[in-house]
Amino acid sequence: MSPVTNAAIDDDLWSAVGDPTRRRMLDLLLASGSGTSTSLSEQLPVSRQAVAKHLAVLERVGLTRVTPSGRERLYHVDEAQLARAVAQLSAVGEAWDARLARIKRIAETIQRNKK
Amino acid sequence: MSPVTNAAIDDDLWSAVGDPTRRRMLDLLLASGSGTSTSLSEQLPVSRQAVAKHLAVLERVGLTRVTPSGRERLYHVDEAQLARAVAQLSAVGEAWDARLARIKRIAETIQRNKK
DNA sequence: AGCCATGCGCAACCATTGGTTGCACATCGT
DNA sequence: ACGATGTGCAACCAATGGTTGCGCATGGCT
Repeated sequence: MSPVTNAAIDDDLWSAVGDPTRRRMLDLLLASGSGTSTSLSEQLPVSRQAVAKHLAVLERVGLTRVTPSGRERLYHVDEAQLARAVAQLSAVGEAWDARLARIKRIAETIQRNKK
Repeated sequence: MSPVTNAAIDDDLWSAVGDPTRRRMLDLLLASGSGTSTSLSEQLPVSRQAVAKHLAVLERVGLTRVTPSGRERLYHVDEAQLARAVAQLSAVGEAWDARLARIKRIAETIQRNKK
């Protein structure tokens, strides 16, 4: 079954979602449907510029898309891509779970054998 | 249900597991049971010192523990803590899934109403 | 016993990244 | 027309993931 993690393939998605600030931004965007760098920064402990950089990262990996509207730039989550990211997380989690289960099973076998 | 992610509480665990090299190190440790900075670096594209730093990070958050044996320092995964980390990942994934499902449901409702 | 090889830690250094502040520019509302 | 608001750009800073080089301790082999 190939290496446990999907290796280099989606490190970009992982590292995008790996940052706590970006995770919270995604939460906020999911909760309110959309937001701008300014509106998000008001709900976060970081500056508008920091938020803007994060939005650039999220956009680069396709997790968000932007709709310029007047002088505002309205961001919203790309649901399909987020679903993909969730799948990645699940995959890694399940792989580790499987490893842990296997280890446990082996440990029990040893236990049994040395009876 | 509190904010979607578990907020600041376990950012440490997340960021430990967020690094691709560290994820692969965990994979390797799970696969072979244990390893040293040297043995791991041989199976990774980074130097022994880089691996050593990562091991320090993993040890700090409790994901690995170390057993000095002669001149070697043998690391192995702390299964309980890794299970905790997996739970974190699942939690975030499930929360996002729920959000996405809710969005979809709302979208369908709107669709239905404007019949 | 003595010696060389092996495994590790420490320090200096570099690039990237997440954060800041300050400023310039565009757009919207009165 | 003008001020307030929303963005973008640039300079700068600290932390982090990476490197190389060196010194030290321990273990195995003659």
